[in-house]
Amino acid sequence: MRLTRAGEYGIRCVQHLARHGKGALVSRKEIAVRTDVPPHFLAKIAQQLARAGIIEIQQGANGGYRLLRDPSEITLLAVIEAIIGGISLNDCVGRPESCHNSPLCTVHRVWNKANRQLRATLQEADFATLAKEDSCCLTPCPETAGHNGSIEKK
Amino acid sequence: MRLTRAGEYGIRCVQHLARHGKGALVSRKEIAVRTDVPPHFLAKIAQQLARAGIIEIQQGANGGYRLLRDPSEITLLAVIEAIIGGISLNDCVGRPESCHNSPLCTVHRVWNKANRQLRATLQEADFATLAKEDSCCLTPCPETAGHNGSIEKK
DNA sequence: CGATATAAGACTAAAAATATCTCATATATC
DNA sequence: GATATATGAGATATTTTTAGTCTTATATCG
Ligand code: SF4
Ligand code: SF4
Repeated sequence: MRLTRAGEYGIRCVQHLARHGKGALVSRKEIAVRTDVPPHFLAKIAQQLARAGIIEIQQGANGGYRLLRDPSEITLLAVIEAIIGGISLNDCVGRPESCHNSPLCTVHRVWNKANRQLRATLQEADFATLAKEDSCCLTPCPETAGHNGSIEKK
Repeated sequence: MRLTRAGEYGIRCVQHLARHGKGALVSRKEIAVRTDVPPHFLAKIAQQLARAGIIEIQQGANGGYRLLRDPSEITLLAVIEAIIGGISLNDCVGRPESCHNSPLCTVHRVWNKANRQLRATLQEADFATLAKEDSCCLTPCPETAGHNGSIEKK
């Protein structure tokens, strides 16, 4: 009944990328350091995000990751499900056939309802909105600065 | 992000007991067979339910388990949390100190909200209501019969 | 080409879930 | 009270999942 570490890391990764905006290239190393995720682990997670069409991976020297969509178009739900697969609070939610009683089971219906609610809540949260208030970035991020009270640029 | 087997089994156990009503003694073996739970595993789960004050265990010959409260007073949430501990969708929900960023983190707030909703939904579901419509019992249960279309008793 | 950075998947280690076993304890019945 | 029966409680074993690392291959820059 908890998010896996990979899922949490995936969110941090997208959140960090979102601070740089759509299309900006950020190296794996920078993301790993800033979000406190083991670099090799991040690589695996990034692959899943890429397969889901959320980020693009650029190989080679000076490579890195970039967001393919605008932060406002990316929801928490999309990121989580890209990494841990479909959310289902109980086995019988995702695979009703796993319990032959599911067609009759009233508990099953409660789980279905709870699952729908959970997904809805996670879908409401997009990364543009999340970034507005503050961020999940674990250490201050110079590139994105300017939110330290005074606007210095220009 | 899923209910453990133990949690699911605990729910089945309470649901079966609920069909017999508050205070009725049902043997561990019967519950195990009817709900398709390994008997020894059920024993461990029952201990947790007993510690939580949901059931009472009677030892000795012709022993078994009985509900301490009325089914209408027992919620899904209570049973689940008795067995798998407090529900928390992400580590930082249950233990905010596990991530030093939680006071600032907007994602954290989404998790908190989702967690509250989930708990609320599970708390709304009590076993009296759940039993009204149909049941989770995996095999027909003679003692509780009478819902097979015709009323035969008397 | 050579240096750098990621790809992709194999591999390992650790943790958690699931189930079982053993010995102890309580109760009914004789 | 003795015996049979049924559960208590914790230890143990097995399996599955999670978390993290490592190795070899590939892409890009200069
Ligand atoms: S008994 Fe009901 S809640 Fe439990 S697994 Fe089967 S369908 Fe789902
Ligand atoms: S970064 Fe935010 S969501 Fe992630 S663990 Fe920390 S507080 Fe929770």
